[in-house]
Amino acid sequence: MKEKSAPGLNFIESIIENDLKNGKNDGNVVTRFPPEPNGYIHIGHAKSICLNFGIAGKHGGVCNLRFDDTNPGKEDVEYVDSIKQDVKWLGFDWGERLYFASDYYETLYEYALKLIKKGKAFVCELTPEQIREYRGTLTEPGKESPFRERPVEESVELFKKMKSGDFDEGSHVLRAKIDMKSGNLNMRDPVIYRILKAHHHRTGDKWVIYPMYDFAHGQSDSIEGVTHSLCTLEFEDHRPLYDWFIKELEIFAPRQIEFARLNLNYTVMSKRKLLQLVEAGLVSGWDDPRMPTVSGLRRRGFTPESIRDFADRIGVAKRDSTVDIALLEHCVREDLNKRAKRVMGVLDPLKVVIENYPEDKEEELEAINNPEDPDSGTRMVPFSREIFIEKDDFMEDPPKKFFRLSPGKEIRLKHAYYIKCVDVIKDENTGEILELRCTYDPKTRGGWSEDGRKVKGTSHWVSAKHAVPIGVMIYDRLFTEENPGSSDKELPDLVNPDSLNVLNGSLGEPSLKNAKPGEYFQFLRQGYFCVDEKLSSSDKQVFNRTVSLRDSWAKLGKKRG
RNA sequence: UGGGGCGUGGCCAAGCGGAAAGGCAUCGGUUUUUGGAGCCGACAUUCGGAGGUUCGAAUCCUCCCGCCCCAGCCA
Repeated sequence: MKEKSAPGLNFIESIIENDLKNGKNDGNVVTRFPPEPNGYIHIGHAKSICLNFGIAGKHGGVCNLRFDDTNPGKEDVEYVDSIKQDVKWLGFDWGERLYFASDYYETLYEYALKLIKKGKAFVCELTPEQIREYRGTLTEPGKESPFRERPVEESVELFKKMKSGDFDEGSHVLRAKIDMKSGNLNMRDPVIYRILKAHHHRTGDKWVIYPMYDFAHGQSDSIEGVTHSLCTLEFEDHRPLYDWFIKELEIFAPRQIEFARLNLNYTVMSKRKLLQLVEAGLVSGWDDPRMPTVSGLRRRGFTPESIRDFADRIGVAKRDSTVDIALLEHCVREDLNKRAKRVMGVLDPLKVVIENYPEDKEEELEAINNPEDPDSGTRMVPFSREIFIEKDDFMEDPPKKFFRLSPGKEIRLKHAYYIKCVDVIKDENTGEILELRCTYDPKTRGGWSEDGRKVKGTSHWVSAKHAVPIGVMIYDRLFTEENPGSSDKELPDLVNPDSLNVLNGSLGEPSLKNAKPGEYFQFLRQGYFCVDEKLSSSDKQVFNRTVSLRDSWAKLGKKRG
């Protein structure tokens, strides 16, 4: 059915507003985020989290956090812990409503019994292979199991024996009795309980039979009173099954609404592939800053605000789509521009000696912390005769439109003085530029000139004797192909060999010594950085580059070829 | 040859019978002690295609084309 919507609402909100208007659920809105604890969550999950918690919040409802833990073999507390941490970090609060499908095992078992007694489920002794054969194909109907019409009492007995551990794994399953000829394969007498003699991370060894996801998810929603069950497109043809269970069980009926999952270019979103990256050592772990996992993004320096903003901007719809990673980058830049403290760090240092600056003179220059934030104040930065500037900020033989330093040219040192390059010292053999000799104009202290003389370029710098060595990690997209998920190549061959560039010779202004994890920085003219807690040590801070600044000079270079 | 979905600019996405919002990207200009940020402007005569209904269609109807999902005792 088509629902009218107010502008600015996505189609799901429109449906909910309509339900509210029609007085459904007594005006309540209950949603839930239902991860399986079998891996770390990624930005695609973040979309779902923002959607579910966002909608509940917007309509005066609540959102539960429920773990759909129905497959003990693949699940682990490590994952439930990381997921809880990530949801919290994203800024959402499930209050007291932390649930697990395993909380409902007893109820689900009773539900199954009810179905059997109604003649709507039966214990089947076909082998897994036989069940597959009997299922039919996409174009041919399936065949009914020979056990389908066995007496209700027999199924009840058998199911109880399954539960008490009398049978081996794979020997018996409980199946719903629906329609082997349905065009929807989910309705062809689906398995709803199987024997799994596995240790469960929460129920231990109490159970040897476990409900299938399809027999747990919808009922869990129902038990929790979830009014709107939001899930991804691939569950669209499971909906008739869920509705069937709800109807036969005569329990509260949530409304399921499906939306398209998030795809991002130059990365992968499938848990299987992310796991493969981790296990093959292609990345350092789930929280490698190149990973699209929430933990990876956090370590990379993304803010929760920027991720929520991103989720807002990509919208919610049913069409398969791939969002440009540039949008995510735009969201962090916008957020960090307002809040990141500006500091100076020289990634690839080139020594500069200011010949007319007194040998032992030192001075402290005032530097503004963030021009975008008037409340951020200033700090003092030491200056002396020998400094380092960025190697890229000098060219001996510059092309047109190069506004930086070159022989005879004058630039401004941010917060400091104008300097002019008077000599270039090179290695006699290699020709490599070792050092620049410059002069400064004492009348330009602070970076202003009284005579109104203009300089085109401004460079960042650090004082040689005051600078602190820092480690810098420069990241680039993890994959070389825009859509690695649909490539024929193997994952290892798709990984961008330049996705990680470790810089060891970088120097930072002294204040960086006290940089703390969780602080956001902008290294002037370069990008946004944060302290990597894992890589930093007491004697050397290591910074991750979250994202570069937009760079119109680099863009010109690309145009030039 | 079954069932379920989806097709609006390079990428997302509004639109719900009165005549193409917005964001990102891109390209100009302006401003600037970050070639950053900001500001201003440009960017679909057209909505997968073809017919039809209508005074009027991206919106309704018909047919066609394309893409995605489903044959786990995974979720």
